[in-house]
Amino acid sequence: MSNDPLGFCAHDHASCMRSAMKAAQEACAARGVQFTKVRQRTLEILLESHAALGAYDVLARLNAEGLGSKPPVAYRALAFLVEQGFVHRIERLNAFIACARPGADHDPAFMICRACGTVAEAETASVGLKASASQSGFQIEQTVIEAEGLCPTCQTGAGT
Amino acid sequence: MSNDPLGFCAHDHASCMRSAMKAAQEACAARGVQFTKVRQRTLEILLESHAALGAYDVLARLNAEGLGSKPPVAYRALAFLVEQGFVHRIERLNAFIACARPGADHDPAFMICRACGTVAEAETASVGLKASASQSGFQIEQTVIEAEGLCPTCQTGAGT
DNA sequence: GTCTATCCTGTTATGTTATAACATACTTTC
DNA sequence: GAAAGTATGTTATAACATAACAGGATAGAC
Repeated sequence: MSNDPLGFCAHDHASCMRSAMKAAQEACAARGVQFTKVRQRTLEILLESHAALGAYDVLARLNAEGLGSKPPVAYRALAFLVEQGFVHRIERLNAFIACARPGADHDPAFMICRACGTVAEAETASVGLKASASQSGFQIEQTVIEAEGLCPTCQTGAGT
Repeated sequence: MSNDPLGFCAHDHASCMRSAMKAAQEACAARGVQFTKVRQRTLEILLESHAALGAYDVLARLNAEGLGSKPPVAYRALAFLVEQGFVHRIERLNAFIACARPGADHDPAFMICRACGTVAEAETASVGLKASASQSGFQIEQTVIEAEGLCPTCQTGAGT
């Protein structure tokens, strides 16, 4: 069960959020980095859905709460959260999503529903990439694995 | 040999370009689509290196040759070439690269050297993605597989 | 060969995503 | 409470991308 991609599955989202915030809180304390108001709120905003949000969407939310109105505020908070592994950037969408498994160091893979925008995170079932790479002597530092398509719900005709 | 990623390997680049142009030419004829001057030149520009070029880089080159100076000209040509499978978009870089194996319908994977910018194309050694996806009922339409790191040359300290 | 439909290109204008650079404020340490 | 380091606020602009419409080339019908 622990390896199911979240996002396409019903789950207790409130507890999902709470535990993610707690994990982030503790990780920051352990690492001696500041989990400031803007950073907390940015993470909460992303945790509220399993969809990816653009930096400017996040910024609009922050701004509505008086937490910053200029792009660098959002980009800095997002960069921090990505650095700490609490958030992933979805290259395909130029957008950000809360990590479904914070704490675990991992190479995530994403499934992006083009109809409803839901993004599910899975483990990189580590790709033949590694093999191809080492074969040619390439030293991988970071991977981007994103699949776009239709989630189970949207396949049934619910997708517009 | 035919499965080695190009880009990190020495090869006869002139013949590499010529055969790619010929393949594109023929594919367009076969499909009844027009391989116009702008499209040809755009593909040639991308074929000149195994690095990815931004749309505005391509545009600058086109403009220098009097082939169009406004963004839509470049974006349209690039969109056409991507549609026809002659060019791939590298999401990580917001940039474009000529396909190393035009003609073959494929899910490419890329290795991006962060030092020298060279991008090598490999086959998607078709990923555990497919497995994860079908397990959760997700229907994949398109994949983005990009690894960033250091190419063999740049690992040896040659990379600036 | 010329008409017509289609496709391609040119251009204006604007939208979206992202960062450099500098000023100010907070927090931690001593 | 002063110094050092870290975070935020703000201005300005860079980089990437597309909508919408006008004009020109091309290809197929006749």
